[in-house]
Amino acid sequence: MRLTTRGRYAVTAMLDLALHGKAGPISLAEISARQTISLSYLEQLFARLRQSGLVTSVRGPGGGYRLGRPFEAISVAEIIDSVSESVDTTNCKGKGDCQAGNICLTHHLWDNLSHQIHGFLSGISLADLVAKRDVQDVAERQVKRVLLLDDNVQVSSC
Amino acid sequence: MRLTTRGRYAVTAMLDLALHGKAGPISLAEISARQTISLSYLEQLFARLRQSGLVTSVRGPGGGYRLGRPFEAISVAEIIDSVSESVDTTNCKGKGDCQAGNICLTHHLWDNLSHQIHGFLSGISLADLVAKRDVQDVAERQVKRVLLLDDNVQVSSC
DNA sequence: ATATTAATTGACTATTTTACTCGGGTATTG
DNA sequence: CAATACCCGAGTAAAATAGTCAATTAATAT
Repeated sequence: MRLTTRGRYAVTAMLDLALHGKAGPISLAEISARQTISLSYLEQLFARLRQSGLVTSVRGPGGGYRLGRPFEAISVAEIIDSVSESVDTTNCKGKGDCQAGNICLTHHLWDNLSHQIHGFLSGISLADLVAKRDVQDVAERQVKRVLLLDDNVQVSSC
Repeated sequence: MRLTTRGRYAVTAMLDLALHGKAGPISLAEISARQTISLSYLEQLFARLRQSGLVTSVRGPGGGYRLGRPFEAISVAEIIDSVSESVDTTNCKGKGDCQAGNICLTHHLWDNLSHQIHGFLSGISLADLVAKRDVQDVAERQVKRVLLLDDNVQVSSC
């Protein structure tokens, strides 16, 4: 999971779609104008989003993009994952043959951390973002799903 | 808040420090060898970490780096923030003069999301990462501090 | 039918960031 | 004083980002 401006653009564009696309499909030109994101750049992003099924396309005049699912069912994590490459966080390229046959902890560590963030963003949907209500007062439960580490804690060079 | 390999390197190095630095200061050469991170690159990262007070340095033979605080008091968020630039997520460069005097929502949106992630990673300390115990079974409360959005929801081009 | 709209595809490019290297310092210990 | 190890700045190859440009295809409206 990566967290860059690329993902931010995608989330912003998808939110625009969620807000304005109730009636019919909306074109990238509209989104481009509203969000001041380059049209060609949007095209690249939406190519990915379409492949992931997060949006569907309608060609021709009056066409554009539609959300592929109800906006409660689209998470921020999915959007970000869709437009950004997944990185290989291991040095041993997933082989786990780094230190005397033991798979390295370094990898597990970040992998777990990454999963935490991913799980967190999976819990936030487009619907949540659209929701008007100020839920600041709502009881906010602080997360702390503690990371699962191996018993044999030892940071090895993977 | 950015999430790249740069931050991963920093967290890994700090974890190494937390694990092996109980007795005395440990040198970057040691960390470099254990984690297979380039020495010069570590120097750059630790320059930042030192400026942030996350580590203290001891010069001369037998010297190296020490954690600046007890490891329960050092969060993953701090480490990542320390080594990565903070990005300006606004198009209007923080002026908020984008749409008829109204500050744009696009900015607020990502800003809030970013705060969520930040708050989440602030809750994870080096001590948590070091902890051996498999706490998988511990009741894991799923987070959902819903985002605080303005009443006037409208994605403007900021 | 034809013109227009708008998605679709691919190739190409400038800028920035990442992940380093290299070379010289400076402080501290034995 | 010599070895160690932090400190600092400049430079650099490769990758990712954030685009541009041009051409094609499909659907709709006239």
